[in-house]
This record gives sequence, C-alpha cells and structure tokens, in this order.
Amino acid sequence: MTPARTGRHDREHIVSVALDLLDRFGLPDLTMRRLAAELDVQPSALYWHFSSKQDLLAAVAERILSRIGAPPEPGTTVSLPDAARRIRDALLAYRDGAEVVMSSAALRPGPSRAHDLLLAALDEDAAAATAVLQFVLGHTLIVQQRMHAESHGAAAPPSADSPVDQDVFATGLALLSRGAGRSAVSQG
Amino acid sequence: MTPARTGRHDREHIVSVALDLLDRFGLPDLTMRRLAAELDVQPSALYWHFSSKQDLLAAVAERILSRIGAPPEPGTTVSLPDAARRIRDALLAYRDGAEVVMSSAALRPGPSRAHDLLLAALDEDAAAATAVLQFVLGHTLIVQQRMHAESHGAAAPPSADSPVDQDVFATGLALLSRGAGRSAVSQG
DNA sequence: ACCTGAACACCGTTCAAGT
DNA sequence: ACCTGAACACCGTTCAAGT
Repeated sequence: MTPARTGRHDREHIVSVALDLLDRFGLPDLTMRRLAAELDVQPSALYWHFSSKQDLLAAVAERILSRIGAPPEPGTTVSLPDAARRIRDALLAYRDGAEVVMSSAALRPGPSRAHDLLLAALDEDAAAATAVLQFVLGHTLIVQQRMHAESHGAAAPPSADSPVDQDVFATGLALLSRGAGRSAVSQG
Repeated sequence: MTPARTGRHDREHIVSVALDLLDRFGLPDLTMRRLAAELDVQPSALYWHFSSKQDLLAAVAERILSRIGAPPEPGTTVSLPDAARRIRDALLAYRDGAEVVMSSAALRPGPSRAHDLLLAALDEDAAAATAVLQFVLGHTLIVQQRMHAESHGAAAPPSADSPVDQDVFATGLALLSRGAGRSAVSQG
C-alpha cells in the first residue's frame, strides 16, 4: 500500500528528520548540510527531493500546520477563542514553529487549514479571519523569539510588570471576539 | 557640537547606509560584507563599531521605529486606529522593516516607542497594548513578505477573493477598538 | 531513480598587525 | 582609535558522474 520507495529517503521522511532537527536546535541550525549529515547523505542529495531550501521549509510548515486538525463539519460551531488556540498550539508545538510557517508562503490567503478554521468561527468573514490569523502569528512569533533569546542568555528578566503571555493572548482574543458578532464590520 | 569623529564612520552613519541597503535590496542582501563594501571598508572594520550583526540590526530597528515619533503629551488623547497606523506606517517605510524590528529584540515588552504610544491610546492597559502591537507586527510582516514574494516572481495573483490588506488592517482595528473601551477586560 | 564528489560563490566572526 | 589582511568554520546550490 505504501507508494514505491526505492531510494533511502522520501519527502515525508526527510521532513520528519528536519522537524526533529528544528525542535532540537532551532531554525538557524536547520541547514541543508546538517540535515544531510543527519540523514547520512551528501547535501546535494536533498536537491533530488526538494528543489530548494524554501521548498523544504514549505513542506515542514505544512506538517506543523497539520496539527491544527480537520476543519469543523458544516453545521458545527467553533468558538473564536478555541479556533485561535488550536492554531497557536500547533505553532508552539515545535521550536520556531511560527517563524517557519511565516517564512514559508504557507499562509497565502485562501486555502489554509488555519484560515478555514477561523472562517468557520467568524461566520465566513474573510477579512476578520485574516486579521485574527495575523494576530495569532504575530503573538506566537514574538513569544517564541523571546524563548530563543532567553535560552541564549541575553534576556532581561521578564520585567515584572510585563503581562504574561497568556494574559496578552487572552486579552487579544477577548477584544477581537467582543468586536466580532456585531453586524457593521464587513457584512455591509 | 558633534561628538569627536576621528574615524571615517560612526555608528549613525553606518546605520544610515545599512538602512539604504535594506530598502534597496531587502534583508537577505543586507550582509556585513556588502555593507562593508558599500562603506569602502573591510568587513572586519564593522566589528569595531558593532559587536555583532544582531547589534547592528538592533540599531537599524531602533531607527525604523524612530519614525513613529514622540509619544503624546500626558493629557492628550490618541485614538487606537491612529496609534496603530503610525506604527504600521513606520514599519512599511522601509523594505522588510517589520522583519528587522521583529528579529531584533527591540520589542522587549516595556520601554518601546510603539508600546508607549499604544498604552496612551488604550488607557494604560499593558496587556491590550501588547496584543495590539502583536497584531500590527504580524499584519505588516505578512504584507511585506508577500511583497517580497511577488517581486520575486513566484506569487499567485492576489486570488481575487482575498481581502485587500487595508481592509484586513481596518477590520482588525475595528474589532480590537470595539472590544476596548469596555471595563471588564483588564481593569478588574 | 537516486546519490556522490567536487566545485562555485558566498556567509559571520576573530585576531594579529598596521597607522 | 580605527582599520587592514588573512584566516576559520561555515552556508545554499549546481552539475557531471556514478550505480
């Protein structure tokens, strides 16, 4: 049942190893050469499976987003905070997940798991769904970047008065979902 | 009045040239070696003025954010959409501006021009100010990344149904400012 | 079909040495 | 004080050649 596999590695396997490397060492250390070494292969071998590093990262991003899961059945309802949290959690599941997703063109508006989920939570308001997605991405990107900075030593202590990340996320969602549900925004 | 300047270049001048390079060629082409060449200097010379590329980029980010301008006098009022737009416009003023600001630690919560401006517009609600800042950054980052992708050829046409960027930004701000002004969010 | 070997054109950073 | 010269340890990518 598995498709023909004559070579040692196929795309799915390579993406898995890349994801493992990403989570262990972070995006700056996810290089084609390190990935090749991890696969016991020459760097040039990767270019048989992927046309470029961008191509590879796009596949990694798609895999990260797959954690969001299936969009709700038509007729089912999803709350905005639930939808947003599912997306954030998928991005947080791997180190630098938000940056990988952001850097790949995986978020071209339209067909994306994340966007579809938000559309269902926002009554098919495309502009609102995109805006919420941008908030979730911006939030997670900053959170993960600060993690990376803290682990690398050079980070001021959380500055005491700085609201905790969860507060910020909850506040953003509260503002956004309070605003939603009114009619004037984009329903004309 | 100008401080002692015996060498050919000081930090401010180098940042100006870096900003020019950034705007003309984008962040991936803003390398220490190209910057040095532009300054008619060896790459190693830059390390007299900046301890690392990160250090240089932090200075560039600060310069980008300086476009936001002074925070409002105490007592003056700023609307949330106005504040958010001033920040977005500063980021949009240079190619890849949002990415540079994001990658530098210039947005450690607390003392930042952007955060202060939003605090004034949001009645000193720190969590709300941070959330709005994350939306503005996420939005601008995606917009500029798509610009970069489009100029590089490999971009699907705006997909027709995809809401225009300004609509998305306006919708996000509308949701956020409709949510604000209520008491329950963080005033306890 | 899938991979090796070797090369090309780059990177950021360090450090002795010059002026 | 400020910069050069040379090196170190890397990058992504291409391409002929092997199997």
